[in-house]
Amino acid sequence: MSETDRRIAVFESQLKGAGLRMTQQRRLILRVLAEADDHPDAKGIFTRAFAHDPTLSLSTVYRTMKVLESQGAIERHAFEDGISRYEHADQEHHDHLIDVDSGEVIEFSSDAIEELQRRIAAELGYELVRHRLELYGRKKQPARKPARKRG
Amino acid sequence: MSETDRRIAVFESQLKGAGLRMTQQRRLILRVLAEADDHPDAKGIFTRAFAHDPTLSLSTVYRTMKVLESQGAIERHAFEDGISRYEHADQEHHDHLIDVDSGEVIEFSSDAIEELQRRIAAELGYELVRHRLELYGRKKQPARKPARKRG
DNA sequence: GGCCCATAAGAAAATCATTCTCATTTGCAA
DNA sequence: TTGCAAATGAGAATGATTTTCTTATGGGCC
Ligand SMILES: [Mn+2]
Ligand SMILES: [Mn+2]
Ligand SMILES: [Zn+2]
Ligand SMILES: [Zn+2]
Repeated sequence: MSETDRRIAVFESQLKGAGLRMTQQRRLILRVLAEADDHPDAKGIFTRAFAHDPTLSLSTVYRTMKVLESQGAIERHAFEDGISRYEHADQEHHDHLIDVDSGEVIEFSSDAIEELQRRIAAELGYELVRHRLELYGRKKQPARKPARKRG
Repeated sequence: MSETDRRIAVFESQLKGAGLRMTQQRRLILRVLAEADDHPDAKGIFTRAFAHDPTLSLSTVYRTMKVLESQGAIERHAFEDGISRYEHADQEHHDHLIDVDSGEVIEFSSDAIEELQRRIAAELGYELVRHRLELYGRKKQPARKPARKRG
């Protein structure tokens, strides 16, 4: 069973467990999400799904994302442009670094920073419920010997 | 000279330095921003300013915020609801903790977490350009002796 | 396999923050 | 003062997302 199939099975059981129907559209969207290894927005998911079923509507994508989010099956992120982007929640918690030049999204996780956030909240008298951490960076050039001037 | 007046003077010199005009509307909006000790959105700024000049338009608030942001005079944040909120940049860098029950915004700063973010980016081969860090938390009840059951 | 009907889908209108357009006003340098 | 580029006010436009309304359908039950 492929990773994609396993994710779809998880999605389906989450829906079933909540007493929700497994429609053709949901099945298709689940497949798109399970196959995604990036952070597509609603339009991106719609485009990928529409290729398989040209009767699908964008409303259904939005509705399905809302259902899946409330089931905890996916995570929604809004980076700097404010547009909602989605990824399946079938993975350990991580945060994101966005390449400011290319827009590429790189995932990372750090126990140290997770712990530090909890501690900061605690010092302020709060229990940390969730957080948003996004790093925006520029690729470093690998250090190298300065080239000799030519000519 | 009050802190408010000093902030206004800074704002004005920033505008003048960029060759921009000091209009009545901008003067008013600068005052509202200088006096603010919270994180108002455009409508909030408009409401406060409108009380002093009922000819002001919301478009002008948005335009002015864009100008001020490009001058580095204010900072713009978009917390979970995606609405842009503003604060004057006349203060040291800090991040925010949002009380999930009351919506209250608490400012904090931590050299440790700033450094850790730089290090994480560096380990990924990136130079940190900026970041977004928001903690969402719930007020802790102060630990207390369990009350004896009454009656 | 059909039946029923609450749930879900499609299409299009509505919403809401923000930006843009354009006619009119105004800051400010000369 | 004058001239004019820059700025404003009012309202239209935009774009992501949600809602409305009518029609379609998943899936438990016979
Ligand atoms: Mn991710
Ligand atoms: Mn702040
Ligand atoms: Zn994290
Ligand atoms: Zn910070």
